[in-house]
Amino acid sequence: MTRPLTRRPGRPPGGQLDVSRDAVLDAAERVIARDGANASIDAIAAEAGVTKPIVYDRVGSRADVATALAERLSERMAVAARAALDGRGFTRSSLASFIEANLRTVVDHRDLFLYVTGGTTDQTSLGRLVLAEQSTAPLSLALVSWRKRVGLDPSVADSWAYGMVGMLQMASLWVIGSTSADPRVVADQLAELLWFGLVGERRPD
Amino acid sequence: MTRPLTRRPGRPPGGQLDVSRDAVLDAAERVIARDGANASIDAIAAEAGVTKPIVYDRVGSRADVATALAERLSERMAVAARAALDGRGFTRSSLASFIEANLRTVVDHRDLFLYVTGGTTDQTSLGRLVLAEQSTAPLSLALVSWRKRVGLDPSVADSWAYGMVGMLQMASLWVIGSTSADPRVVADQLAELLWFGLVGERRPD
DNA sequence: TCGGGAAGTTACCACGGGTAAGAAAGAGAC
DNA sequence: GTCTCTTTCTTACCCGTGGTAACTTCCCGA
Repeated sequence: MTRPLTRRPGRPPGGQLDVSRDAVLDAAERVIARDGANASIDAIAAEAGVTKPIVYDRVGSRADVATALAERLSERMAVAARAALDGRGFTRSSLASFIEANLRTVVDHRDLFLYVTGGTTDQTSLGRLVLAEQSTAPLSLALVSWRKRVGLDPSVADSWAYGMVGMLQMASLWVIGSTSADPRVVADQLAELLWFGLVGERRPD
Repeated sequence: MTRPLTRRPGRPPGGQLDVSRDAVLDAAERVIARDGANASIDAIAAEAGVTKPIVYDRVGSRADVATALAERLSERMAVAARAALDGRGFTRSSLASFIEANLRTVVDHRDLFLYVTGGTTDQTSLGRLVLAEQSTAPLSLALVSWRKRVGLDPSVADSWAYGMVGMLQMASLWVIGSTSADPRVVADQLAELLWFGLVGERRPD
């Protein structure tokens, strides 16, 4: 809303509008961070200083916006996870750090996470699976190569990847909504479960 | 839509309308099963043979409808799980049966699951957490009593319960949307992960 | 100088959740 | 038996949101 209120229709002067796809997505993130997960396309357009059809031209439908933001969020989660691991091997401790990094990233982008995972009913499954598959695909690959290396059946990779991502998403949702759930503790406990299993004996890594 | 098309306003003759809350919810389930997860309140009302305000009187808002249906679905999942376990002890095999029963119940109620988990953005977290907490609460209790019995720290119960439920929900979503994912196989693989952990050695139960 | 395409804006439509206002039926009072 | 008041339901509406059509202006090239 930086523009004058009274405008006449038609193409405005000044050459092509300097609003890129990324600028629209930046605006979307700002609106979501400021006003919460129920952000409308109108609000995003206003924040970007453009009108609604521009958003549709630069990004696409609301589902496309959510998908693009899901890509951003999952990329950020991957970056945080890599930083947390920092070349450490695959141990129980590094697994906990990985989970904690993911949880903290979601906490830091609370409403973005809710926007991305909480699509309209139309494409609900799609909305959640987009964020999921951004994470499951590399995770599945990593699982396959690791299982092959240690001589175990790699066919479990897909199930495990989806399962672990689902576990992370639900834990994120819980941590977001609960005051008593501490990301560090939750991450440690989930790592315990994933590493040793329900009945596995605890042993130092 | 069993009623005549031309009606005049006002209270219709014949005493109080014989439409219970459960009847409305039954209608909602029929509409969802027939037309998919994007079912409107109008459609539900029409299916129940009433008008929209009746739905609001008997059940409540759309979020309330979703919550009520989530209770039904989780109850059905619990029944299926109990039947699958059938008094067996807590073993890897029974865990796989438990998971498979859950997956099959979701597959059998595909659109109901999507309707329940895919609330409007407003109350998204709530929508998913409702179904989740119906399952996490008893699961958490079971985990606490079991961990105490075998002399392990019971404080992990909440994290584990949310994690496992999230794992189940994501796996359900995946199984629903994928043609290649077989509930039996997926359940077995997830049980493997939960029972032995990522690095646990496989051993017969 | 003058089309014609490019680029945006306004205005609109459809639809869904939710509610207010009003109309008929029924129950009770006199 | 009639009159009024309450209950119970319907119609009709409001509002916000996603998505698009129509139209208006600018600019570039002939």
